[in-house]
Amino acid sequence: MAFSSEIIGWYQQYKRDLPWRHTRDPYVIWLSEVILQQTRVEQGLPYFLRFLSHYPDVIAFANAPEDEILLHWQGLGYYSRARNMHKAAQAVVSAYGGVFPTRYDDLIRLQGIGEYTAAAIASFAANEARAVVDGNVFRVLARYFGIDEPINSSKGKKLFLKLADDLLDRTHPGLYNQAVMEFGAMQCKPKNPDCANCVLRLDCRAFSEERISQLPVKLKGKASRNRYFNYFVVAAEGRLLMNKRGKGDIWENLYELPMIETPCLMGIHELAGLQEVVECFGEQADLRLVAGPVKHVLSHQNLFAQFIAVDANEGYVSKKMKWNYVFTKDLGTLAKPKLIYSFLKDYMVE
DNA sequence: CAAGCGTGGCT
DNA sequence: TAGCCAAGCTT
Repeated sequence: MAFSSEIIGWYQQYKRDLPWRHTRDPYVIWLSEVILQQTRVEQGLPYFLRFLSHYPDVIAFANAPEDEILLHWQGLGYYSRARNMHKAAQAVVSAYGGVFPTRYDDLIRLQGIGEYTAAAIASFAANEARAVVDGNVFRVLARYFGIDEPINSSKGKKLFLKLADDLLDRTHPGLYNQAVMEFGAMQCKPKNPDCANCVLRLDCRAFSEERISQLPVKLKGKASRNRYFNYFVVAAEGRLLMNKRGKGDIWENLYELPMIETPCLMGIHELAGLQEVVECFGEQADLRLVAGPVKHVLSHQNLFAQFIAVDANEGYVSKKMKWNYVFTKDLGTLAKPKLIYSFLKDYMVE
């Protein structure tokens, strides 16, 4: 009890004034929570405001085309969040008549809402007694109780979920949940936490044992792999050839330039000899490197991208490919990965 | 259930 | 610099 009252006391004094803290509308809370998954407040904030103004309610969200939602999401990353939100919004309209649910058991069934997000919405919107366990909570609990069980092991997750539920202030679940997360984000930070001025200093196991920098423990994942993307700039009559990415890889349903992936970095000459390149652009195609290789880092992949202008003879481009010409003035309407829109931004002004 | 999924800021 | 990590979810 001392734990929750200390944290709530700290929160009421030091909490940030954030727009989603002024509402109990589950739709608005859902918007903020999904946007903030694996995302910093400063990065997510403009997207939250943008989505709220474009889609003031869940019905407007559900009725929007996916391409438009992805366009507004452009640059935020983890695009499955946007696609899942669209599905969830449509489910809310069909199953709940457009009234966004607030019960954990209803929320957890919606696409893109997992244990954390369901607990957050249910506790913030309806004060349901569900403990949130996010990265902040893992860190605060691991340090305060001196737990060295890895937070990303199955055993560790179970342990922390149980502990978080035991600690939940059942008289003010919403307030308490907000408070622990804010405490983790502002006070008990991953690097250089401000232990000297911490209200939990005296009872913090990690602090007294000088283990702050070692907790929480996290198992390392697999190393990133390298990939080599060769993008082709094929222009004709004010238009540019574009490709919509499919399922089963990064950037699903986003748009990019026509691309051929190679197992290693290749020079222009080497690329020109590739059977795939010949099939796409013809024997006589003239290739010219215009940018790259550029390194683009994803969470589990290092991309090395080259951008190659193609003068295909007599406009020859294989019809087998499902690429489409897009008027350059319309490129802004397509959701593109950062790698692509930052290249195009530079390329177009030249 | 371990692996896959973006981007940006910090050390 | 290269790695870590930030209000996680899905398969």
